[in-house]
Amino acid sequence: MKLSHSQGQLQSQSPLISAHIAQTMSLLYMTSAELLQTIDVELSKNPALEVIPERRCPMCGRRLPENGPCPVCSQPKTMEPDETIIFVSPRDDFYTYNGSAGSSYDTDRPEEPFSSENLDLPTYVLSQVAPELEKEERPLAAMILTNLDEDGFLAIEIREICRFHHVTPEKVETVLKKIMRCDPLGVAARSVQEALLTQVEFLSESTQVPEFVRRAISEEFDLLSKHQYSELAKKLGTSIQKIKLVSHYISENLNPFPARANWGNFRQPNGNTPDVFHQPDVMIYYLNNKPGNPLIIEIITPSRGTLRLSPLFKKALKEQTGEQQEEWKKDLDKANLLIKCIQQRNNTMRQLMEQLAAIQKSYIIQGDVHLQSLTRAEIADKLGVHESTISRAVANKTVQLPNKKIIPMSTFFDRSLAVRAVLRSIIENESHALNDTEICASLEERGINVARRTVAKYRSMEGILPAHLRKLEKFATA
DNA sequence: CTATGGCACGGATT
DNA sequence: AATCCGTGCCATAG
Repeated sequence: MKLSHSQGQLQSQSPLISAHIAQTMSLLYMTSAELLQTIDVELSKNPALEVIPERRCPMCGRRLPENGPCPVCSQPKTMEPDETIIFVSPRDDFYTYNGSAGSSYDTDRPEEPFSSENLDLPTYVLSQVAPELEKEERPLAAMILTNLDEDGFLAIEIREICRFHHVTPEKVETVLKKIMRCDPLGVAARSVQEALLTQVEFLSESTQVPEFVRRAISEEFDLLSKHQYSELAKKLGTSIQKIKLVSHYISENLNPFPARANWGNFRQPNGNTPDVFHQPDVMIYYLNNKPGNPLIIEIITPSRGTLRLSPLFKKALKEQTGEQQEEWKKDLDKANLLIKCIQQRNNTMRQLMEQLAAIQKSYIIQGDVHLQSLTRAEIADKLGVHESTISRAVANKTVQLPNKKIIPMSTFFDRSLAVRAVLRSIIENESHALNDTEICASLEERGINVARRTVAKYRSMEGILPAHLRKLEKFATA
């Protein structure tokens, strides 16, 4: 969609350069998943573009970049542990996880993000529910789990399961409920809405969920997904500010697409829920997944192989004449432009990640508390690009950290994350329920100066109850 | 009276 | 120019 917009400009008003800029900007703004779509569309209607099949590294099975050797295996053996390998990695397999039973990732790619448990999704889930299932429920569970789509949603109707196994819908629902409470929380839900609700349900058992979250999802999901906060506030009879908190909470703690995120992390005992998002645009992990090894940063550029101008098309172009040639020439230019723009996008993303990795390395390795304060403008300055370039490059993108959490890239610029992390630890270790003023003082001892009012805000962001309520909750039985 | 949440303002950031 | 964020002031609940 976005692309056709800039194409319009290309044809009419174009000095090529302005089209180039327009398209570069819009590409930069896209997430990897969106870019993949765009490329597919373009491939299907532009004969000048072609894909040459992927090449894989014989050592590690990783897809190779356009030219040159494998960015990981070709590194000298004597790398210092604090070095970082950073490269643009063309791949699309990552986005087409097939959840049906028996399928698995290529076995020659040991570092697949999802295979950390060496299980595929259905097996992984089944291993969790199995103990809770009655004998006659098992075939139902099996059928459900083998019919998940790539996002982890149930891809068949309940009645089909009923018909197949000759059972009542209630039976199926029961099993489904059990499954949805398994680790990618909300897996096998029938909609985003149902998945989110399941997660809220689960979280509210162990942690405090801000009010209106549940109602916003169950009653006004339309408005919520369209980010129509003012409207939403009106309908629920509350303020916009509250709704903002709600939306913040949802994006921080819930995951609309169960199967896309990291499994294995969601259930943590003390309500310390990791942020969960969908497919990452950048992956960061240790070489061979061994902590302490150099970091590897893969910037995912989606493609089903390497994109290039078709030599056959070029040849054919020369033999054409007149109008037809004009027509084809346009296609060729367009294709050429797209390729250039993608390269530029990759280049920008690489530079950006280089900076981020350098500055936020301790955050990446050691977690929230070590996040350095940083603004997009600073990065822009270092790279000598306009700040809006960085904004676009960061917007809507996600990064997978070595601990398998997937976070929005904007987290690298979050001014309050580190403080909130300290606040959390203060409250975890408190010996009596500290009120906001005391928390404020405690933070000050650690060299953090924030207003009492701000403490209250952070607290509610973290879904932590106020002191007088915590007193009851935490210390009641003691 | 104290602790907390709502609202609104201003400065920083995008 | 629009948005986000921290903060101060005030109302209110306990």
